[in-house]
Amino acid sequence: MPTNQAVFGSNRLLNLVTDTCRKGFVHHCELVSLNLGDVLYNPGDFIAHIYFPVKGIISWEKQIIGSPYLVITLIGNEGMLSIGLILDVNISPCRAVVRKAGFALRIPVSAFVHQLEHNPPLRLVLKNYAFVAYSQAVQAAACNLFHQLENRLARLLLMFQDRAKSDELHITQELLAQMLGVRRVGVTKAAGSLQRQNLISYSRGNVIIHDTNGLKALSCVCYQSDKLTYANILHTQTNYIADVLPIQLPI
Amino acid sequence: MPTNQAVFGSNRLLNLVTDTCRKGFVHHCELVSLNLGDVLYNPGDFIAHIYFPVKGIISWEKQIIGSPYLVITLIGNEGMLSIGLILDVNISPCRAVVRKAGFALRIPVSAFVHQLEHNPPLRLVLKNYAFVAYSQAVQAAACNLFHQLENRLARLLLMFQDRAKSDELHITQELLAQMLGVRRVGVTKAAGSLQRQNLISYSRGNVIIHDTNGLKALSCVCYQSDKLTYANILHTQTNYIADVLPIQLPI
DNA sequence: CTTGGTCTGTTCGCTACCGAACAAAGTTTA
DNA sequence: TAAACTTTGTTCGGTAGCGAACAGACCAAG
Repeated sequence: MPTNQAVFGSNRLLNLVTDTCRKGFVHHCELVSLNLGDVLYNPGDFIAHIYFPVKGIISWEKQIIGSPYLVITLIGNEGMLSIGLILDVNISPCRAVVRKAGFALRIPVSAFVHQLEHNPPLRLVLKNYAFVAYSQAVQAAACNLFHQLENRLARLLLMFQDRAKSDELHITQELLAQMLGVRRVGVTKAAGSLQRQNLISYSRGNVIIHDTNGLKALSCVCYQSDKLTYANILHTQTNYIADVLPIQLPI
Repeated sequence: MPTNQAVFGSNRLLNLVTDTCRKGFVHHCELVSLNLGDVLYNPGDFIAHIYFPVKGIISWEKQIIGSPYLVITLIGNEGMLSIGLILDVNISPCRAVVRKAGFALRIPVSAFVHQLEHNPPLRLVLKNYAFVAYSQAVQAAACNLFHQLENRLARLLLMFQDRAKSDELHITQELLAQMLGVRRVGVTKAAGSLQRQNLISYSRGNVIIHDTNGLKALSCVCYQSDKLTYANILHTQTNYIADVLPIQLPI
């Protein structure tokens, strides 16, 4: 397990504020490991801790009665969870499950709320991130209605790739099906199609992405759209902060 | 056109704060009419005004490239739009179209931001409302994937009924189809089914709801779910405010 | 090596919705 | 009254994904 110091600056949201701001915040955080399958929140849970992943992937899943869970988004070190507290609500609307092991900076709600109040640059970043999360939920609503499984699968794989920072994903078709809200058979067909197009290959829970650009071309526009939203909103923000507090920009 | 005074207290969100808080806020508002078909925002627009409907219905619609617009939610006097500014983002992610004429209290962004900063009880309510909007977008994402047209139509009609405060809705099947993101033929079939079950009747753009409870039974759980979310989050909130600032609760 | 478990492939009939096209009924305008 | 338009009804073939069931391939443990 790395130290707080070692992961300092490994979460892209926290990176958007000055070293000083970030230092004050991270001081209240504890570094915890994210183990595959860990459930960080269940729907309706009162939230005790806020997580800023530095490595690993968490899926953010909605369940409606009578239907299986469905992934709304994946969260890696570009994000945090959950946004509720930013809006003064300490109930989780979704389930959060670790889908790739890693680490996260974890802060208790009380300290988080205090930081929100006394750390304006961080508050700004997090509010903006909450907006991004909202936009992506709206995007998902339309995507789920209009786009076909093969394209949605391509999108999901790309989202995994981005957050895993690797072309090799450890994930079965069964799990992909659950996340996409479809049957495993559907994923077998779609994944078979992707493989025949030489975009990916897979066997027994190991997916290898061979042609990222090909996947992008096949994925629905929602993939690029979500990335653009993130970049636009949080980059604009970075510039804004730069005006107020002269900081060196992160990578 | 009624006066500011006459509609004072006609928006349920503004009603959640004390008379004093509300008065200070409404003082900066202008009462504007919402005419059928008016487009208040287009996606990507910079936001100049924030709206608090007191009468009428606005649809909040997402478009993704290559697909038609799709309604994410309807907004009446229980809500406001858009939530972006609450998160310090003044870009609209969606289109907002007046679907039933009425009135709204409109406030310029500058005044709104100032109020947010200096009116903590209102800020709290609006942040909570933003959370509700987020939860409902997440709900819509799952609903659009899992639920069938007939159930989604029933839900949409109930949402109209609630906000119109009337059993008679002026809306064609063509428009319903656009809002649901399906073909008009699909709505004809679904609406025909509802009519055969004596839940509604309609002719040439006039829908009459005969059996609200029947519609509720047929609508997907998302209808009740959304209402519960709204009630829980904003009611909890009301109590919370009551602890801080002793106020008389609204209806 | 065998057994049992996990993962992937395939098939069957079925349903919801699609796109396109046209018909019929009601409403407004001339 | 006739013509133009809007709204609703119906039909056609096609497709994406459903539920259920089973077969084969691969892996790990005994």
